[in-house]
Amino acid sequence: MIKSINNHIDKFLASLDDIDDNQKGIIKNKYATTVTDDLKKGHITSNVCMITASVANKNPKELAEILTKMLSDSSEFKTVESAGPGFINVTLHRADFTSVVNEVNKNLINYGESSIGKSKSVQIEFVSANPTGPLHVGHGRGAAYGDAIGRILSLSGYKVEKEYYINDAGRQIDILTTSVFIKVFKKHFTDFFPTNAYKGSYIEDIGSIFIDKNNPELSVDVSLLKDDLPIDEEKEIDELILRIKKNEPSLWLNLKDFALNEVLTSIKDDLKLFNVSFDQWFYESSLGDVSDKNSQVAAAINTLKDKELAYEEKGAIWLNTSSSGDDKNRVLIRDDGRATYFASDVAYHKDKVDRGFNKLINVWGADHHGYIKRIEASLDGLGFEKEKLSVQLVQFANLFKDGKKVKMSTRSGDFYSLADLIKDIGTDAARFYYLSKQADQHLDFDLDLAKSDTKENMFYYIQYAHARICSLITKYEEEYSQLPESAQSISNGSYKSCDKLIHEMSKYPNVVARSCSALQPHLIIFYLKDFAHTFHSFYNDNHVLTESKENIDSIIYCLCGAKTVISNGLGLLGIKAIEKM
RNA sequence: GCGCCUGUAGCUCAGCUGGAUAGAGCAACUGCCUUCUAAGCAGUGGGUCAGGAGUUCGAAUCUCUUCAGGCGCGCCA
Repeated sequence: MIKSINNHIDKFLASLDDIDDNQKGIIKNKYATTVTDDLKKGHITSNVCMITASVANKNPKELAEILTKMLSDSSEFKTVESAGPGFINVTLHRADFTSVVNEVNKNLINYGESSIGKSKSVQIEFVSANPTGPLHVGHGRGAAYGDAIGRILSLSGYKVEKEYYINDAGRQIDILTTSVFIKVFKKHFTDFFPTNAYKGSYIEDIGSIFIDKNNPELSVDVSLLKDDLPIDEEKEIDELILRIKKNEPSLWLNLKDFALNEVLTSIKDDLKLFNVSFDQWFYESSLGDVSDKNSQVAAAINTLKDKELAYEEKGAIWLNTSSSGDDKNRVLIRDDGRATYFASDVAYHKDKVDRGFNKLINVWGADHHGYIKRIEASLDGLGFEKEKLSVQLVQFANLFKDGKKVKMSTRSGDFYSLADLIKDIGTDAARFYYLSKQADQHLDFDLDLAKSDTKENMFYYIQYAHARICSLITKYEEEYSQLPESAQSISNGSYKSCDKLIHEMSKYPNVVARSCSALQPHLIIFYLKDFAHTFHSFYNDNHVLTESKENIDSIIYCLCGAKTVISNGLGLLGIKAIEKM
């Protein structure tokens, strides 16, 4: 029906001959015809007259009068009124208003879908945590967010590819390997453990499994490895890495692959538990080494050099990023010939664009925001439209348990992992609360609340509505065996208690669309909260199963739709609606 | 110092590309269970939308500025 009203609005705009086509284009882009926030204002509302007034410097109320008359004359709608500063409020004929119930019941899991994505391909890169240890709760928010926007974009007509970038090439992996190496040979190393090595218990676990499978032995004296290391923490670990690589080359490679694989497996397991899936796992190492002229890293840097954006200074290769607004230029290749993380990332983004995506979304921790300019500059330099890239920042979440802040990590290497969180409150509650606030803002995540059974716990409040509906439907099925296929007394207007619920239902597609264009899943959460409230209120005021058979049929048919809306909404967040509480 | 984010009820937060009397939960107070799940519903009180200026028919929303808080500014990843 919104489409029909917009058709009339098109004619209305066409009839205004003192406004030029350019202005009309602006108006068409800006105005909105939507479901009203409240039934008191009718069913559908449009602000087109106010937009027209501001663009063309006219009187909104006068325009509203004209449009009201046009819409009224069509007799397509029950009533049309101009209201407030110039809104057009349309009340639909009963059958049109209630038709959304049929629509929901017909489309089921597809209710809410749209084609705003126009089948464009979009790649979402998220989590991409260094494979040096298990995922912790800091990664959870990005995981929930990236996965949710993937689902929302898919439903909105985008072709979505979700990717995890594995930093398996840098120093961090060397430190991981070294840490495990020491644990494997802990008898030889006795108490020795470098300050900057990883200390979590998972390191020891990986070491134990490696011993079981390989029963390795050192071919050199351990003192050759650990004696006379530099005192500086950073230099100490770097020197140790070098010595192990040199003295135990095959063991090193073997152990490195093993450790990386173990950690990645644990990451994948956790993500699976968290109901997050990826289409691609991209290995940084596949970009090759800068020393190899045929590698992608070298190719990307050469391209930048050819364009005179990359240059040599103080023995290093720099990228001119400041010309694109960065604070200073950045190093691509260090003076010792090793590539920086940034160089790999430039090559990685070149690869992404070469794969032909229409749109790239990077989900990054908010602490990386200083990095955006840099990567944009490199895309610019490689001749790509930086508008294709959208970086979504995810702020840290502070977790509170027993009223106290949960420490993310400690020196000892112990931390509250994503797996711990899932064990504590479950995947669904965790995802829900991660997504309950705009991603780029600080989130205080109260674990006690997430487990509590009060109304304050929005998650259970919504689930409870779904469970109540399921319970009614089950009871109906026990009595009548077959679910109703229409809502007679609702569509003919003899039963109106569901009207508010129907009105809420009709808002859903627009919520999904907004959530899609803003990349904000939390909009769905707040919608569901309102929707659940509308249902609970209805449930209290109406005793469904003692109504007349005709009314019961209608209500149940309508509630099947309500159930679909809740489970679809939660589904977009990667959360399963529960049928019984 | 520079850059980004935030400031809405006592608390935690919504507020859709500027729009109709600024909303919800918690907390406080008052009602509602012999019938479908009370993890629920209905109601009352509570606001200088951090302060100031501007843009306009119209600002919590946009611009500027002040104040307060958070984060980022490596040849780390």
